[in-house]
Amino acid sequence: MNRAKRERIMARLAERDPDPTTELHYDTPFQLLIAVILSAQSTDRGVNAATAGLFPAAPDAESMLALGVEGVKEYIRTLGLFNNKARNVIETCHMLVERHCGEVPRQRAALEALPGVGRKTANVILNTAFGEPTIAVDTHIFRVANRTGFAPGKNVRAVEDHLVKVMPKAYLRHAHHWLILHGRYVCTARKPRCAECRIHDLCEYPDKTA
DNA sequence: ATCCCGAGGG
DNA sequence: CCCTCTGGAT
Repeated sequence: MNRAKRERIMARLAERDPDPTTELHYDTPFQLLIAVILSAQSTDRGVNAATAGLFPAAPDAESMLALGVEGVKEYIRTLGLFNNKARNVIETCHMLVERHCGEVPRQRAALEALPGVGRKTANVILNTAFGEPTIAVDTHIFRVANRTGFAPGKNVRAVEDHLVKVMPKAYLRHAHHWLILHGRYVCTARKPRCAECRIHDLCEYPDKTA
């Protein structure tokens, strides 16, 4: 795919939602960090349902530690992988308090050192909490990048590098959310809504519904 | 490559 | 039933 076509694709995705953001509910960088840790292999709706109970009970790292692993589990049992997530949430809070004064660090290395935080989660925090031009490649963006031909790659890291390399700079800051929202609501995994897609004419995926 | 693992959709 | 959902650690 050439640069001009990528420009047109991003212009159309931006047109639909000029100022996109996450659909996860949060008030502070700390809450965003916890919500993103919980979001692994789960829907944002499910995460919001869980944090609606969790955050009032534990709005910051210190109060989360007071809940403990079993306490956190009570709120997130409706999410998949909840045993791992509860353990990681508490371990992450320990590290935030001991090494970062209870705050969320702004450095990638410090973020990725937190249990349950890998490159994807770190990229979301850097972009959404701190405004950096990172692109977190999740299941949606991996699919959209490959399916459309915008930035194909064999694994998530290859797709991320490809996206950062070819993304028009004007769109880099919000590219993550434009792509993810398109993947979530239009370019869905099972039955993509090609008939309703605003970049249908620019996409390299053969429309099975046509 | 494999395990972790609940809820919703088709 | 099977697949998917803003993955990470081993």
